[in-house]
Amino acid sequence: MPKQTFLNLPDEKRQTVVNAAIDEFAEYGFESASINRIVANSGISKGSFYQYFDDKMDVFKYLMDVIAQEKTEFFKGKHPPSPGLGIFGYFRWMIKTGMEFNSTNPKLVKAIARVLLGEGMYYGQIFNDVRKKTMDTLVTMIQHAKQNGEIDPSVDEKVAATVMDTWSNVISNSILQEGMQKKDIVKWVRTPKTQKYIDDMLSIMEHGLRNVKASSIDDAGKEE
Amino acid sequence: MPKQTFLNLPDEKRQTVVNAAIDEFAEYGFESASINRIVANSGISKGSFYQYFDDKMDVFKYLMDVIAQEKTEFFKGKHPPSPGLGIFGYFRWMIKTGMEFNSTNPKLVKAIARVLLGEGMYYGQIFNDVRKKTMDTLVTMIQHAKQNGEIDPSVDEKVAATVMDTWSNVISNSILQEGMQKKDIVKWVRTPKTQKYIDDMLSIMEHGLRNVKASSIDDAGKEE
DNA sequence: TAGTCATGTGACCGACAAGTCATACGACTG
DNA sequence: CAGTCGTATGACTTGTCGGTCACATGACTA
Repeated sequence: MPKQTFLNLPDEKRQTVVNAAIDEFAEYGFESASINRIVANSGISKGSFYQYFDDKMDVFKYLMDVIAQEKTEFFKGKHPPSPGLGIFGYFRWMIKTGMEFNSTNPKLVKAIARVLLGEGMYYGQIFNDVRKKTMDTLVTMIQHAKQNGEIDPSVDEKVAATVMDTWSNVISNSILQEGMQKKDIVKWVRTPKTQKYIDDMLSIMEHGLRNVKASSIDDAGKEE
Repeated sequence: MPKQTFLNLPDEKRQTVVNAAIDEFAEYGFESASINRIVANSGISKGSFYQYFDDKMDVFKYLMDVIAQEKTEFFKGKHPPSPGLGIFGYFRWMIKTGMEFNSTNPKLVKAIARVLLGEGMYYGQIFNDVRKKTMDTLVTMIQHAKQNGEIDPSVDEKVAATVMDTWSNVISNSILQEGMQKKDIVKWVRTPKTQKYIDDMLSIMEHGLRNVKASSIDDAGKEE
């Protein structure tokens, strides 16, 4: 947690520091991020930094808190689709709304994602909690969907959750990666082409790659 | 490329250096890997290291060469399944045979994967070639599979290739991650449970998550 | 024997890292 | 006025990094 000193700061200065930290993590990841560069780019002194935060991890955790809070705020103003759409409709809504959110602060999202999905995998406990939480949510969703007959009851719930989580990350990342090079990322995300890409990916997740119409004949009994 | 000096080394010494490098990359990734630690752990002097390799990237590229060569060698001794099994059968065989290979040198595979899938994403050109090559292979496979009516012709080929590549990585990684904690990884990979996990994942890739039998009724026309 | 050449060595260099601390400044307080 | 409290500062310590280089060793050669 950042110390009180930091929270007392005038908004503008605080934001400058936060922005410098975001830039640093987005560019270098966690391990290679340099506090020296952060203080240089935000125009504060080294001593001040250590009066604001304990260490590098402390700033990063603060950024995670910020994004979590902003996300909650953002999703509050949105209404989920009618429950009749089921898990796939809900998931699609989540991804698309999530992308709208990501567009509002793409660099921060990219920074967090880079650390969590990259180095985070090898950092043990610290980041695992986040991962576990989303996995648990997904498993619950899947259990409901199974009861509604929406998801094949024979697929393992944990496996399905992994699939959905992976999917979500792959989509977000690729969209963010490309979108950050556009002038107006919000507009670009809303583009029919981008929306179609999301739909295509989710459709594959839902129905698979196989061509059901043509393959049902020569398939039977052939696979091991 | 490592210099001749390194290739002239007695096998045992050379292997010691290679092993130290593998351990280092597997544990710390590329950016944070330390040449100082590598030389300390392999019992050679700093000067010797720089008589063997140009720099850190040079060692790493050498490891990539080693693994590429070993993999080619390994796959030479295996026969692919009959072409009648189609792309999904072939892909499954590839994954499973790949996992057999991975088990023969898990740490090296893990080290390479960690760098390629982690930092590699942000390193530009250098590692992109590898990625592009596998993507091209996949796209070609998919084009064939479309002609055979195996893959839904409406799905974008690039999207499908991304899906298969992602899948392959997710499966390999999760299996390797868990398998490395077992006493006998080769035996564990051949376990019915592990094999079932692979089959389950690939089956979802092929058929999707949706329960086709139950959902066809209440679905029609509801989705946006 | 003297010379040469491939190989090995680790002290040393400059760069940069994280983190500390004596000092300074200004606002408020008694 | 003196005192003190929150905040700001950057030189400094300690440590690691990648990389270099003058020198050592030992085998082979003329």
